[in-house]
Amino acid sequence: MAGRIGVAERNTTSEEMPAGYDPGRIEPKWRARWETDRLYTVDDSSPKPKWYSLTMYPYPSGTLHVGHWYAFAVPDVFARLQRMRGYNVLFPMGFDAFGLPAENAAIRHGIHPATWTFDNIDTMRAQYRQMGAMIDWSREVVTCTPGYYRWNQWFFLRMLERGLAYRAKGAVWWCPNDQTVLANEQVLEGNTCERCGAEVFRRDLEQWYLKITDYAEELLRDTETLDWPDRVKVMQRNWIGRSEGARLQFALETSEVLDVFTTRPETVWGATFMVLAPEHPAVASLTTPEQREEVDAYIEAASRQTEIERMSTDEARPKTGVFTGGYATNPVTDERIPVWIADYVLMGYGTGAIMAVPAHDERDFAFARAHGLPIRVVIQPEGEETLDPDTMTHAYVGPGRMVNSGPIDGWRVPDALPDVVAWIEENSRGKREINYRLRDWLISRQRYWGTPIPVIYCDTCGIVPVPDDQLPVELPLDAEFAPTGQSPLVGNDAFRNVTCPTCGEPARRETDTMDTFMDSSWYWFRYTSPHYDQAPFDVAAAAAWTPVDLYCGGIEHAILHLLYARFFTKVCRDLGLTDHGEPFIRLRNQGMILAEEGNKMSKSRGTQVTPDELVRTHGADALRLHLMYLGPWDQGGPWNTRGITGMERFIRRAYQVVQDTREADSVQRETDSEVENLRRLTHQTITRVTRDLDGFDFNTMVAALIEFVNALST
RNA sequence: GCCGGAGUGGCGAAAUGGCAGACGCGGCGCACUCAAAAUGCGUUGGGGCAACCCGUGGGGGUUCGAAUCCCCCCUCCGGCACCA
Repeated sequence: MAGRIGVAERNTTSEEMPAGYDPGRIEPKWRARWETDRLYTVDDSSPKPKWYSLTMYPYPSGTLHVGHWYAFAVPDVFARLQRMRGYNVLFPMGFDAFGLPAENAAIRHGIHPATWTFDNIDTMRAQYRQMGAMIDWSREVVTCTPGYYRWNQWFFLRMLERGLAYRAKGAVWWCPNDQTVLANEQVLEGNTCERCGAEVFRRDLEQWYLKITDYAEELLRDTETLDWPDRVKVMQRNWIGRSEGARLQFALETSEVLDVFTTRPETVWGATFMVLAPEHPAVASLTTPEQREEVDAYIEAASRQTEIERMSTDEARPKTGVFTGGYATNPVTDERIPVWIADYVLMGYGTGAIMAVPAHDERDFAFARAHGLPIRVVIQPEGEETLDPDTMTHAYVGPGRMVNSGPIDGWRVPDALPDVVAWIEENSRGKREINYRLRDWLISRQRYWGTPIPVIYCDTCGIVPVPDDQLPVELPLDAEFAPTGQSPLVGNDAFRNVTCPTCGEPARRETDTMDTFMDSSWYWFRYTSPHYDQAPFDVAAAAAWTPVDLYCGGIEHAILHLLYARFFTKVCRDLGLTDHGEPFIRLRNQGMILAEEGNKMSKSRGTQVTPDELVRTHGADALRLHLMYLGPWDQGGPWNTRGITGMERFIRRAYQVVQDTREADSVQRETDSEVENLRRLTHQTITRVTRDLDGFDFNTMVAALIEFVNALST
């Protein structure tokens, strides 16, 4: 049993082992060999079980930095593990190539967005190849090509047929800098644009929406089945924002009816006034001539101040508002109650109107106190002093017995809540309702570099979908794309002026383009049959590969992309294109690699670290190991150039161990106990490496290998 | 304010109830060199000549035993934030 373990047999290989470790020679040699051998071209007909390992495709912004390597080279290690375990592994790559930065670069440098984009892709593709990852480049997907985006249009038309795409007028977020509307998901804290940081504001525009709210319940429920980081699931649940309650009707003296949503329907006997959002459509007709001036001034101030007020996180922000002069009737007490407007009521949630129950809601309490409105207690905490509206300093939000509430007096809440709702429904005062914070997805963009929305406006036929056989509606390359507030395609007559597909009369083409999140909402399906031209993807190929087994990417997509992708998958299922409703079984987020001084890497400040030079000086393998070794992968952290030499030393030592063994006398004897110890260590290392890789603990996995090599080389 | 996550050597970190600091960077010493770099070998939590003592944000508790579990507090990071 004497002799070196495992590696000794390699002595018989005829190939000459070079003198020292030289990554500059080894890496290009093997990359070329892998390519000629098509080692990483995935075979669809393989009998092996499949493993779909996906990493979020990059935006072609210019050149790669080490953050891109962190995102791609590390998951590549896991993909390789699965390959070694006998899986047929798909690890594809593409570019998320439509979007605003291309247009901005075009405007700044006077270069066409297409040129800028494809040049960047060429550069980045070459950089990616240095990684030595097992990417199957034959499946590359580039979303700004007609062969890809025509299927965005196809999806849009299918949704239009099913009522999942619709056009509506409403207050939408507008970015004055990017000159386009934004989805709710793209508006950040303080009402700033997700892309450029400019302050955004509301505009009334007619836009295209996708009805993601139809899937709200399912999107919420299915988070429970996902192997995703908890914080991502929590963020999605909060975003969807489900609340159970009831919808109640309050008759107005204008003979209109005002709907409110409430999570506390039992407190309706304590509703002493109502509050509408300043933008609420009923405000105009409700307002009496005497109050008109004050109301108009408040509405004006509210629309102007929204951004500033939003940013003030002051909890004790004063509850401003004005009386409209109008009255409503409380549906259970039949009392006449005043209707106010206030900016603490948001048009974007519920119905944009509330019944105010000051005794049992902190905000309503503050408002009532500020404006001298009546407070009526309807829940009395048990075993405590009787609540007195005149001396209360806070709303009472706890449990208790109903008082001053007619037929439900004495009921104990919240236990009796279901009975209260039943009473309300039986007596036709309202009905049970579940409300979501999630809004429909606004997809219209008044920009050039995106997928044209495939509809035509005809004076006689109305909105006419472009027939499938006329797809793709190609984005003309000769457009004037400088932003004007209208879609750049408005001025492109050749594009815009068409004949109606239905009646043949002159008509106008839609000139808005789609949100680029459309592109990324189904791209992983496309990788399974990237050249297929009968449908977005070959259903059989998709069935063989999807759902994605492991999806890696940044936490910044926790709600936007990941929610849209889940929505699209459910739509694909309902269209019969796939049989599952969740696209990504397992999700892992990498942390962010910061610049060496701890701030975000920035091209303009010159703190961006490019992999090319590091590959030249230390080799791709040392760089990959170093990225794995920086710390826990989901944590990220500041880049550290010095540490890479340690990984280089490690590789050299490993290389030396193998070389020494080759050169040593194959019958070199060692004591049985030494061999025994090495064998034990070998198996312990296998166990550690396997466990750590499965847990995505790449840093400790590398440590185990270093210890092993250290033991072998002493 | 609410919901998460974290706090350990000079630095990145490891250890999830059983010898704290594995592994790496950096430092120090030695070898090689005229010399330096690179490389290799050794050493490296703090204090002490030593035996030994101290040490995982702070305070308390559970336990034979706590970085790890429980309670209170402090700090940092992330998310949400007038959601009716």
